[in-house]
Amino acid sequence: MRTRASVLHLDMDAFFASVEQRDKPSLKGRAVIVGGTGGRGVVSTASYEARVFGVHSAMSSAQARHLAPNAAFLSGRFEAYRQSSRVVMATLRGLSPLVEPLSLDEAFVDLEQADVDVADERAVHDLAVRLRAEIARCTEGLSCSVGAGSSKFMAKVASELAKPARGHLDQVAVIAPGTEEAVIGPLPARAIPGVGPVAAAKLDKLGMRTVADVRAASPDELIRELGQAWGSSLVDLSRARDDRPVQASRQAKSISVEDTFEHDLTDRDECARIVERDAALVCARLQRSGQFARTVTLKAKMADFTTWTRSATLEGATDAVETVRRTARHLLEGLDLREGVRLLGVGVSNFTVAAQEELFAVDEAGELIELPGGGDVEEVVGSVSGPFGRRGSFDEGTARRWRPGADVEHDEWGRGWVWGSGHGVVTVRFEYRGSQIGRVRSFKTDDPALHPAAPLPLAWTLAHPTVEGEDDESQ
DNA sequence: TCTGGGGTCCTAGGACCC
DNA sequence: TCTGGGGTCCTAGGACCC
Repeated sequence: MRTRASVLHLDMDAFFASVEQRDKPSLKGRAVIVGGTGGRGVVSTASYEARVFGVHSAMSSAQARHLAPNAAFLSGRFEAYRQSSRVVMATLRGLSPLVEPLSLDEAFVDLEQADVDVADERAVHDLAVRLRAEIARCTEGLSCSVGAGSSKFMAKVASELAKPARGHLDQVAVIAPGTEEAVIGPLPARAIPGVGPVAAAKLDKLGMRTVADVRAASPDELIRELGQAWGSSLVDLSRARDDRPVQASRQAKSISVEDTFEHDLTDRDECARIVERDAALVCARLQRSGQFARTVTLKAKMADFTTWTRSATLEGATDAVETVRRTARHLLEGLDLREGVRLLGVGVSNFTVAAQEELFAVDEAGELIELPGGGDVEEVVGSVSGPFGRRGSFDEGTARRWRPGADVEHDEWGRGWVWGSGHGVVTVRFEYRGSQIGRVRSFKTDDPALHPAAPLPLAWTLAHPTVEGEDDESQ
């Protein structure tokens, strides 16, 4: 284990909600909830103003609405989040070449290769303070918490301690090497990476609630209760022994698309259409990634919440829609629909960089030609409705185009965002990042003067155009 | 107020081969 | 005729993470 504060962890504060507040002046200081807005949606991120009401991520949106009825509920603008994330990651790469993104809003940085004396705790602290200022500047106002310590575990604990309302006024925390065990001892066992609800419940049954309790337990007991691999790593982590290296982002190992329906499905033809559409969506992403997959997986979540998966591994790797679609449909035949499915999804994995020869033939001239069944994804059709409003009079096309929070542009009124829509009407607030709080106006959903728009670019983004293919596929 | 979507990793069992 | 052990690949399910 390192004896210096050489790992840094950065965590954006209420990331999605903060991007919305930044880009929508009327939402500054207000409760904002980003997540699924349908009947079966869950909260992705709640702003700090919304957290006051007890709203938190992973909670059902229905419950969040109950707790904070006056909050703004937005369905999310991932293009805007990716844009700000790119700026954050680029800033981190300016610190050190070794950056490990964990998601759009979190990353580890190896400071051993940074221009800072990692033996000097104060110097690391000051670097983190400057980093926060730089990120606020180039994201045009987003804030983050930064932690540093002698391992990934410690850096992450530190950034958690640095969160607003935890006492560190500058939102930076460095866990001094040598103090690790004392710092983590009082934390709940859930603070240990890999301890989730199930493991925490098991530990609780054994009378272990804090990290110190786990540390005091006999290794034999932990291994007996949690298995060999798990038990022993738990012993190490509870003693703050963690030598996991910071690793640059790795290649994705699977690609999948899934959706949850407003009502459980029992109709096989309807399921087949959804599976075919998902297969096409997955293939489009697979083709964009330049990879080929050998394994196709169909996933279903049943009405009772149990998951069912079936997979098939092909002789050769493919990125052909027809192959993936046929395989997924075949797997669907094994699914019992009688009790109803709430979710269906298609995934591909087992990647190779080249297709297998059986998919190709060589013509007389020696040229490689693709056999029937290959080919690009044709237009991903809208004949099948998405996860929302598959029954009743709800217009799914309208819901997709005018989702709450979406960027729009009106020929006469300019740039704004969708405040809400329904019954053939869409309401727009005409404001944008840096503008005054805007006015609200309503239009018919088919008003030809109203168009979906791309997020307003950041100054940084304009100065650093994206290189083709540089964008990762995460989240 | 019922519980998303995108992933990763681990385990356990069976088939198959040497 | 009965009996091994190890390694690899595949499948299904589940915990966990953000």
